[in-house]
Amino acid sequence: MKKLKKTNPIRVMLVDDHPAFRKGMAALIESEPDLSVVAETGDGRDALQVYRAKKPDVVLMDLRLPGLGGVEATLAIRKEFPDARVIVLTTFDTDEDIFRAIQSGAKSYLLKDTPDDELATAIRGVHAGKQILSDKLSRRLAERQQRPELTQREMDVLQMLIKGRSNREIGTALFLCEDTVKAHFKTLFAKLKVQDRTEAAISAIRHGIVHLD
Amino acid sequence: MKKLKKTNPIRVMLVDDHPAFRKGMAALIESEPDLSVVAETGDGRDALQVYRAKKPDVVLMDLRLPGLGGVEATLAIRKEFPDARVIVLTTFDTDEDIFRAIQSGAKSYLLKDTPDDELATAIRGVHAGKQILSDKLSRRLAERQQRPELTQREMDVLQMLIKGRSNREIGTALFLCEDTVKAHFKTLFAKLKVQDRTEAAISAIRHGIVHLD
DNA sequence: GGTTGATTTACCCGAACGGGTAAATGACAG
DNA sequence: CTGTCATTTACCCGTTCGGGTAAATCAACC
Repeated sequence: MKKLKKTNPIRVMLVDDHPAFRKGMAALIESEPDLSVVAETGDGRDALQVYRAKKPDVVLMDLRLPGLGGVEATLAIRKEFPDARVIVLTTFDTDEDIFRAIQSGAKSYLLKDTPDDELATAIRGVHAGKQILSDKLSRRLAERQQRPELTQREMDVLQMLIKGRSNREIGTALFLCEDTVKAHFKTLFAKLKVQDRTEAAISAIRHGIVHLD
Repeated sequence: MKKLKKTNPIRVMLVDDHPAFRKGMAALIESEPDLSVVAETGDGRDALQVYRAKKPDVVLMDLRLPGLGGVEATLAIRKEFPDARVIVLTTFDTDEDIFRAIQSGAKSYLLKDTPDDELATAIRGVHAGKQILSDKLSRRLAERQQRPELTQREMDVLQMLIKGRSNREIGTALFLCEDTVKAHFKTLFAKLKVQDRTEAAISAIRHGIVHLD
């Protein structure tokens, strides 16, 4: 691959809401002879149109975007272009973020402080059709997979818990009796392997099951 | 200020562990005729030495750094150079981060997605000796100021709470009887304006009083 | 020397919580 | 049609928690 000079550079698209980051990343990519930036956008809503117009080989996608989140933007692109190769490149790394990104079809998930050479390697690998995940992330994905699925109702009570509501209040809010709420918490505690509601709240926040925003 | 072409550019130093970001930021700064990047480092431990060597007019400092955090690096620089003008430029913005940054002597606190022109304005303003804080941040700082001070013991029990410990367990861990722990929680609940331990935990996390890491 | 505030412990009481057990309903898959 | 699973409600019981009240110690500040 390194023998090819300018024969057929890999055409990269950047989606990140931070201009300075895009500029720096573009410079890094252009410094590789076989990589080239052909498109940029800072808005998730524009990502699909830009993709349509430029048909890049690889997309570098941030997760936190104005308009449309990176996951949604990735889904939109891959719905129309199932072969699209998207690398998620972000600062955050809750289990849930990683999981949703990979679910949405991203081929790789890198943190923004990834060394330049690793990034270039990832771009080349993804372009070649590989799925590039660090050992650490693979491990966490595996953990996340084996994390027991929570039912809708369990998610509901968890959300209310994060708002600091009592069992009674949760019942009122969800049109349930208190006993039902307690029943859901019982299964929830077992699934999360915790003893009480406070641990459950912390565990849920830590694992990105719920968001504080 | 804009009339001066290259007479006396403001000499800027970048401290950020992400090369791509440094590169992009450097390009942005150099695109302003009256601004110039004279130093860069990605490690908080090197920041002071680099500062000593280059004596920049303004430092752009990230908070999350390997080696030494941005706050500590800022403190170190300002201990030796009390007139150092530091702008904290970061992705995160918990109340506690902002507060500690300003306490450490930073003249401004900007998020990395701040528009380019605002950033340039901030650099010029800070160089001129001003303290540049957005309305939003000023408001949050004010809120943080009026937030009741927590005592050491209250911080201790809060830390244990985040670990999911019961009153009894906290007592054992801190060599206190359960009643004492309860007493601390009572004042803690009052100060945080919450009803129970779960709310307290969430509030503490949300306000950055404690960290999950 | 008095006052203020942090820290510690104690007791009581009612409310909330966690665990065990049981059972009915409805949906969906095999 | 039958088994599985989500969802709902119920009751009991012991523990934990939150609130009220009180008080002793100690350090710091005036």
